[in-house]
Amino acid sequence: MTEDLMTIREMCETYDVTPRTLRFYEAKELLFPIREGQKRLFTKSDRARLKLILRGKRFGFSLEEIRQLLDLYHVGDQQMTQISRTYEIACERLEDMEARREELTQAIDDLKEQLRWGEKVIASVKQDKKAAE
Amino acid sequence: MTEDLMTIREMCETYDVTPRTLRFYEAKELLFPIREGQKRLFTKSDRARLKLILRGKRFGFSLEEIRQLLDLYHVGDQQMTQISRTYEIACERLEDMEARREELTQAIDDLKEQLRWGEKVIASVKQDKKAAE
DNA sequence: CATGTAGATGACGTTCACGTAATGTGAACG
DNA sequence: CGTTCACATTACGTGAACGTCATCTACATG
Repeated sequence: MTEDLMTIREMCETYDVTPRTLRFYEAKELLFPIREGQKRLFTKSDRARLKLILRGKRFGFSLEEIRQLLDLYHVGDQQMTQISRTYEIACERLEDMEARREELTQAIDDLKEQLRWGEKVIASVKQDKKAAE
Repeated sequence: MTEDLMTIREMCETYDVTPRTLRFYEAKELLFPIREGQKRLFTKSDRARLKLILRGKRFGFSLEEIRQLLDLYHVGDQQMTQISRTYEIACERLEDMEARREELTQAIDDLKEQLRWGEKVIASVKQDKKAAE
């Protein structure tokens, strides 16, 4: 068993973050490690949340936005008042993300076209070189 | 014709940014408006670059990363030395972006599943209410 | 017991991406 | 001709997201 609990150092090595970062996320109420005396112990839930935090960051979400998203993913953690309101917000978020993917797809296509153009240029440069020899 | 040149104010309204932002981007060498006396005039190229800047930001790229990407998109603007090197970098970037899209797709699927779960909860809550009446 | 070693707690520093005055300037308008 | 715009520059301010440093505990180890 992984003991289901990890020290701050283990977390840092596993997810490649600094202790400062984990304490910062706790202060911002993104993580809720339990305390054994002074020390923090990170649960499975904390690890799931951290993965989502890091993922969110890669897509340019602010920590505050991520905190709200986390609340959506972990409704079960709290009382389920206003679930349907939460549900609506989640639907909107989903639309955001699908729009983002659309845009990203567009960007990828653009870049691919640019690359095809680049290939042609490279080819013609090689051609010129050959002709010049 | 749109005259192909836009004032800073027109740019701001078109792309919903502040003058400060455009000047900042110029200082960071992301944009290169031409000068008529003191005033900046933004070209078609500047507008294309700005669109890419705003898009990049939405995906969590830093301005410095975006600057490098812009250099890839606008090879034609400069001399074409080291085109093949540029081509390689662009290929790597493309892989980055496709990986990002994969991740985003995964996130979307996760959220969708969460939503289906939420629907079930809502349905059962409604059921409980009905039973309690 | 001295000495690490791992972690905790402030508190201040830093970088990025702009915001926000304060001040200046050239063209246009009444 | 004074004033109002629209734009410019210079410089300092700001919030987010940590980094860094000093200091303090608790525990293990030779």
